[in-house]
Amino acid sequence: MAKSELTTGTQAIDRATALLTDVLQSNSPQLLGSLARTHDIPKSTTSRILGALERAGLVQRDRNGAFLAGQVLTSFAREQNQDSVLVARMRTVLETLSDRTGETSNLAVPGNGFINLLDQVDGHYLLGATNWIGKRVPYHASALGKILLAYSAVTISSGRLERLTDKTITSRTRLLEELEEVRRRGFAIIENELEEGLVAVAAPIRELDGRVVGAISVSGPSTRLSNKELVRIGDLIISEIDAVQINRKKK
Amino acid sequence: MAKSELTTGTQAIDRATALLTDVLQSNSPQLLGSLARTHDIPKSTTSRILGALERAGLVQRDRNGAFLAGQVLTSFAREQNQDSVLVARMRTVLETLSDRTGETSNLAVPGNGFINLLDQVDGHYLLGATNWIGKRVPYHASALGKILLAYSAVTISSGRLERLTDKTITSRTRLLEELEEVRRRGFAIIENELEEGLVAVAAPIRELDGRVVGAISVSGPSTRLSNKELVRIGDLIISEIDAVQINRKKK
DNA sequence: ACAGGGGTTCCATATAGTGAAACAGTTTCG
DNA sequence: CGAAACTGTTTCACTATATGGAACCCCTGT
Repeated sequence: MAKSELTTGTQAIDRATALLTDVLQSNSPQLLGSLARTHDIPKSTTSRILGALERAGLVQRDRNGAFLAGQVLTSFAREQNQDSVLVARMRTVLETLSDRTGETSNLAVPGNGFINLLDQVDGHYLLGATNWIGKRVPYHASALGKILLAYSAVTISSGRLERLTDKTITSRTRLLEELEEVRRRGFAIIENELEEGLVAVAAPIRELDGRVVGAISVSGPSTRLSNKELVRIGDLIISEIDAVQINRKKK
Repeated sequence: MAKSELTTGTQAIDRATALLTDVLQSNSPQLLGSLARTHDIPKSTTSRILGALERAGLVQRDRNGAFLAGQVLTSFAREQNQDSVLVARMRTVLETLSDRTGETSNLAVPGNGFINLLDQVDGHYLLGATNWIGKRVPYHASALGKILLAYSAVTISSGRLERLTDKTITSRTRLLEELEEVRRRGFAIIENELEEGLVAVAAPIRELDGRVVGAISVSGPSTRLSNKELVRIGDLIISEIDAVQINRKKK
């Protein structure tokens, strides 16, 4: 039309996607007329496009006729973030890690004030981490939590940093330094910060776009896991997570 | 073309939405060729359409060039399910309920083995529920939990039903009957099943498509809340939730 | 070097999308 | 009330726009 610069060959689809994106990104339902106006598309055309999107279940109308995300997208959203998807995807990683190290491995995601432990695979040692699932583990004193903090999956809580052992990091500036170190290394380590004698190492789980959505850790007694050992395991966790990412390398 | 029956006037968009839906609903990334084949669209056209969707950020490619949900949709998914959205949307309901009843009201969503309490507004009585947020409340012994079970927001755990008081429902068949009753009434009640002297009533929060995603409860001491009173409050919760749903009634 | 697999670009063609205008409901307000 | 001012939908003549076969450009494996 008037403003065409380079022929895209997809005017209709471009308009449809623009409308759809708008509907998804605004938090309040959008009226057809308003959409038509902001996108500079005639009402008739807008009506036809939105009708098609509605038929496809990508948008739906509320009682006022205003548009919001449709069935297909809300159930997609549900699936996506359901923790079970992450658990399923990472199960083999936990199993491999526990198998290779003999220690307990855990999967966690951001939770409300505390990390949310979703899954655990125990190692073969008799002395090891007990069942953590459901436990209220604070961010600043766990390897998993440090990962989630370091990569901004959560923001540091405003309250006081609770002291759990005499090694626990309770100074905010000290914690920020530690997080910087975590980002530099790519994994996080705790030694006696959560509980005397307990050490752990954790690495991030990333989405395709780089966003960190969770973390995986291996933990055990300090008598078995030296710092050197933890570093080695840190790299192992990273490579194991990478191995199951959606996109495989060449060969 | 050949098979046209009724002229829709949106061939391009229909094709685009079909491809998009397919990409979203399959769990493994889809290759262009495969999509072209299953949808019976020439490769060239498929390429153009997917290119447009990619430009819009609705799909993206992994290292192999296979298509999966794009930026726009994953961040939409993220926003959608973030508990904070639900908390924000329901805050006024909790406030109204606590104001009208004088009792404590709570918001919960499904959690791992236990209900996940997200928000709480206290009533004006001195004797009342303490802070529940973070507490590990089981499904079968709470009003909130019964709602989540009754409307299949979670499935009944496989383990034993823990006895918390002598009123707690510990028989599976008895629980199923109770859930049937909950669905019939539209709200759930507990009386002394979680803790002696504690009673509560809860109702479901639904998405536009009817799916139950959470529940809201009002709870207090049995000495103040008769069964009759609980029923009245049950209806109140339902109407208050309804009042803030995205789609307002006419006037 | 080549066969076979991905995907993209070209371009003549006519189909499919377009939008002004007319139509059909609501709500508002004088 | 009835007219005015909103909504959104339907129609239809027109041509701009999407179409798809063929050519083309990677790769990777043999």
